[in-house]
Amino acid sequence: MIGDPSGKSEERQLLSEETLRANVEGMGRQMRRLLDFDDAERPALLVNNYDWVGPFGFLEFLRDVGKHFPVNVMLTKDSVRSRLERTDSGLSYTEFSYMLLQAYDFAHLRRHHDCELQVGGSDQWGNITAGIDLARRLDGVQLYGMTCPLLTKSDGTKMGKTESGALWLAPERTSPYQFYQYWINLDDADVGKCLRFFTDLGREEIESIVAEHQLDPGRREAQRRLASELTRLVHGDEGLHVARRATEIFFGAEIGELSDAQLVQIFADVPSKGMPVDAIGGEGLSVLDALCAAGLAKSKGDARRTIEQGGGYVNNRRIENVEQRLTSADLASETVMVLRSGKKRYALLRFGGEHD
RNA sequence: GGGGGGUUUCCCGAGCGGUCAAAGGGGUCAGACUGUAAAUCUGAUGGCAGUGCCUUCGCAGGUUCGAAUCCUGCACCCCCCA
Repeated sequence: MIGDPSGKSEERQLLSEETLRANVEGMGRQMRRLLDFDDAERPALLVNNYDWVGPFGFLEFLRDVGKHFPVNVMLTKDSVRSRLERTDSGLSYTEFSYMLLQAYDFAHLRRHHDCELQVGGSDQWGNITAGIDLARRLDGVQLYGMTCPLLTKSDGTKMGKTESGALWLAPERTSPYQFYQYWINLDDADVGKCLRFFTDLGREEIESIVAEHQLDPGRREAQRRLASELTRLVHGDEGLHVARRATEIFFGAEIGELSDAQLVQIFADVPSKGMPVDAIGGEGLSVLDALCAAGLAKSKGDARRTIEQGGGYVNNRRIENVEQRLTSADLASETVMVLRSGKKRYALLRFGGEHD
């Protein structure tokens, strides 16, 4: 409900209690893939600090926790200072206090769960050390922190930003295919770093992958390996399988000799849309409408522009004419048509069956 | 409470009352080159229709033949003083 001021250039938006509950549950679902919550000895634990901070009275908090925080120290923390130095945005007391909450959380977790190490991105350094200080003052114990550098791409921009938004772990937001494609497309310069950061591969193996990649970067073996490892980690073998199959269909052999059986399997994983079958009967469907419906264009004007510049494709054949209409002759398989914008943005249109 | 500054199209940021759908940059999209890479170059970038129409410049009114540009009120943000 209260956010960390670090990194943000503006006061962050506060979320409602329900939204947060939902977010916490969502995180739990994703963490379950990566951590073992059922281990008999030391199961992973997901806790919500609302459970202990929520009931904490304001006065008690000020008395028991707040008094241990010298304001002059707080002011020197990067997260605070950077915000105060900006002239176009301020820092509310709420955000300023965030550090106290996170620090207290650490102390609380130590008391109740013997938690002694807090890890996080390097932007959390200030908050983590605040927690270490607090626990020492409060309980006389020594806690530890560990941070890792924030991951940025070689061009300085943040990782995980794709053309069409952010990269999500949740399959509903970023399908395994899209997730896989993100890593396949990664800059050469960033592959090694990502292999080290995100995979469990050993150092020698990574080094040999990178070395081989440098010999023949065009094969993008490093990217393939990275994409495979990560897709399996996040979406499991099944997700990886679908992602690969979709990739093979689109970037592999000719499109045209496909069957519904092949396409329908990947249908849900690729941006797609179902349409009534009579859309391609008679006159046929305008290519402009088709691109819009498939989500490859924001508007008809956008679709027109794409096609006029040579970026529109049906079944991997360039659309030459904006006036062109699509009929059943343009289907790639029994019911599915493969549309593409640019070199690598694919979408499917399925005719008949359910539509939306 | 007092004083000052601000709110422009995805973002930043220009913008003489008409020639402003609005400079410039970023981003994004597309093309060329390649390797589904980077860099570079080119084009595009409100909507619908193709030399026209419609909706945009915090919100609501007003002045004007005509406003993003002037006036009034409101909202929000920032800074300084108390």
